[in-house]
Amino acid sequence: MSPSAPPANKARPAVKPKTPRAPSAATLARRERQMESKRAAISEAAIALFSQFGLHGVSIDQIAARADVSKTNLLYYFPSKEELYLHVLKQLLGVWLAPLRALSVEMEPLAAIREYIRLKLELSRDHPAASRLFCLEIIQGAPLLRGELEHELRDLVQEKHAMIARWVAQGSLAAIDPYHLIFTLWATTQHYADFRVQIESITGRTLEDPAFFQQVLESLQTMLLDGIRPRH
Amino acid sequence: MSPSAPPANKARPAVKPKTPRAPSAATLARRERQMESKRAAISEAAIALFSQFGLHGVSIDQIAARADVSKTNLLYYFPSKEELYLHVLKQLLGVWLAPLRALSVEMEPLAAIREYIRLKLELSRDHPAASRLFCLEIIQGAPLLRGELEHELRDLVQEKHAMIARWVAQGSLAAIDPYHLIFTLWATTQHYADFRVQIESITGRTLEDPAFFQQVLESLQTMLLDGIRPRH
DNA sequence: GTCTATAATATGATAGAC
DNA sequence: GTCTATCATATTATAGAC
Repeated sequence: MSPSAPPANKARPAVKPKTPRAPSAATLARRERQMESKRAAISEAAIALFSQFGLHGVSIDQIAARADVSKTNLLYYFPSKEELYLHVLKQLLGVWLAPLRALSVEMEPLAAIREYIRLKLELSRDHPAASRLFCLEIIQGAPLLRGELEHELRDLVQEKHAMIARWVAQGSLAAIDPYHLIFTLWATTQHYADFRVQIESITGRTLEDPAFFQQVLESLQTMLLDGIRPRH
Repeated sequence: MSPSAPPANKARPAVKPKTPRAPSAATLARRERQMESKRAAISEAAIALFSQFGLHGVSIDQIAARADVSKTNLLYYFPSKEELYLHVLKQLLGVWLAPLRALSVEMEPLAAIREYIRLKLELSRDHPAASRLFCLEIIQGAPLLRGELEHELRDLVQEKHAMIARWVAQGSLAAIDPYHLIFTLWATTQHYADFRVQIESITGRTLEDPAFFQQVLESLQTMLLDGIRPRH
């Protein structure tokens, strides 16, 4: 932590380096990094706990303990519990939407959707907490995310809807409703993150198991792509 | 409430029918019915609120207010908040599993699955709160339902898994993994209940709209059945 | 920036009169 | 069975020393 100091010690020794004057630029930069890393640690703890127990199911104290800071200290970095919740939620929305943004008109339709399923399933494997937190928020009526839903998400989906509709029109896809295709892709891929304990209770396996991941991926790709492949 | 009494009045008039002796059988039966209906009212309020805000997002007071009883009175009918939560959860598990139980080996495979999709989507339309409450519980790791998951649900799914596997073996279905077919059917149908606000933000419509319901039903049946129809 | 102390409140649950 | 206190506790957030 401080230069040439003994290993991090919560109860600081009485004698500490006196720097009552202007701190150097290097010191300021170090402090900045320290604060950022602390904010990140708090965010991470918050994601893990909020995603499992919801906003009201967790206390600031529990988050602080998990992030290894004091409750008061946490409130120094985030003004309130709700602000922290909102912070992590917004942070995750981008991640969650990335695969859809990447769905490009440049690719061959079936290949693009095949790839989308893979990306979304990887997200369910690598960021299950993000998926669950998002799911919790939506279930509760998205009181804090409604604005984003009705603008960013809506616009993005509308754009992709038009793209898929063109694919259908030109005969590259069967005559399906683009909205319901998108919802089906979301639902099936997220299910493996959100309902993880159920999946595990039934099959005894999770996406973290590479063989199971592959099996899920191929099953979804087969079922869903065969369902939208154009009929000749 | 009581026979030939003035309209329900919280502050009862000082003069009330004196029945200090043994109540008649009819009176007892009426009381019984009254208690049952009150329990039902509390359950209903609890489902509505728990399904939106989760166990910790709602206070006993709020549930009592919605059921139009006092907090103390609620605690007379249910010994604690957790017991009430557990009560509604178990009550809903049966409803939620009914369509899967009905999936019968008697029917022609594709028709049976087509019918299952309809039943499950009707459930999402008619009991969205049940679906959401169940989803909340699973997301949180099903602390109170884990037992049921690992026995009733597991056994039921295993039974249906075997049935679907036979269909595949005899060539009535494409070569898909029965587990992932079941998960896909669950995920897609429940999505319209659990993510209702998202669906509504994007499309402006819900399952309560009959035309939209029909459109969802046909889209799902088309996409999913085409994906599992045997290839010749 | 981090801490201790504490205010302010909400909430689950119980006791006891009627 | 229903009500009016009331207890006990948990929890968010702030004040102020260092």
